[in-house]
Amino acid sequence: MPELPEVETTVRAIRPLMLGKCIRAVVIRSASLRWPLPRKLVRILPGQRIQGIERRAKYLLLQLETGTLIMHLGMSGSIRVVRSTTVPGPHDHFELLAKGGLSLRLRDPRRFGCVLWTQSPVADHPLLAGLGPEPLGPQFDGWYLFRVARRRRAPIKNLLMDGRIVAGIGNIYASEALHLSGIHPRRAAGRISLPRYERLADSVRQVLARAIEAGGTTFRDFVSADGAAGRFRFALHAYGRGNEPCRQCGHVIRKIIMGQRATYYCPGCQR
DNA sequence: CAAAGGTCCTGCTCGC
DNA sequence: TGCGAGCAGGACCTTT
Repeated sequence: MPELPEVETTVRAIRPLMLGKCIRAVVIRSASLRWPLPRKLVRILPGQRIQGIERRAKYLLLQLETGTLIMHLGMSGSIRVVRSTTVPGPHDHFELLAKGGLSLRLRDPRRFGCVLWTQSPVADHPLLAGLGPEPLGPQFDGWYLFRVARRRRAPIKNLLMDGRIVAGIGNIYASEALHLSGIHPRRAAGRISLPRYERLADSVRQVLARAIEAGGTTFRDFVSADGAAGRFRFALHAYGRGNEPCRQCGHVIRKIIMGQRATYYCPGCQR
């Protein structure tokens, strides 16, 4: 699904089209997402202007006049901006119709995503309050990782994917960052040196930044707001490359399962 | 039938 | 022994 770069790609695509637009109507075609989609949005949102479009972790935040719409794409979600007259697909659950003829549509076949509404400061919302720093922000660096990893026996990959530690790194980019920094995904987080954590933090930032430049990674469902697939798939070094040679050292990339999640690494250059 | 990119929640384990 | 943090696994759902 959409990890941080895919949500960022979506935000950047939506922003120039929808920022400042006034909402004309709201359509809920299916309210049964991860949590019930609040029906009152149909009543509350029309007449409100979209004042901000931001991302926090993998959450997409639409700042309106009286509150914030919190959206998550789950495993299979995507958001498109289309002409309001476009015929909706079977999994287009939620739609914001703007004045001027454009619509923002949420499509989510697996329905692991959500649309929530809060009138409080959005950072205080229970889903966001416990999140760790943004990996592309100033608080995230090698020292931070080293410090929070002390005495932890869980594998480093699990730590990277824990949103309370660092926000928004998903399964693909955890594998990629570990490959780039030469760290084995199963290595206990508490047994990695500070210099290696510096390198890992750099790798995380580099992989995410490059993926954003490429418009994200598309494996099956993800498309940006204009319907385009992400191109970072072709730049992946580990994820999805089981039995293929490492681009770095030539060893065969291995696929293992960690916590029921596919994990790819190179036995040659990752220790 | 297995697997798919997320993450919340529950209950267990381990170390202090 | 008891407590809490950390950790593993299940749950959610549809499509290929």
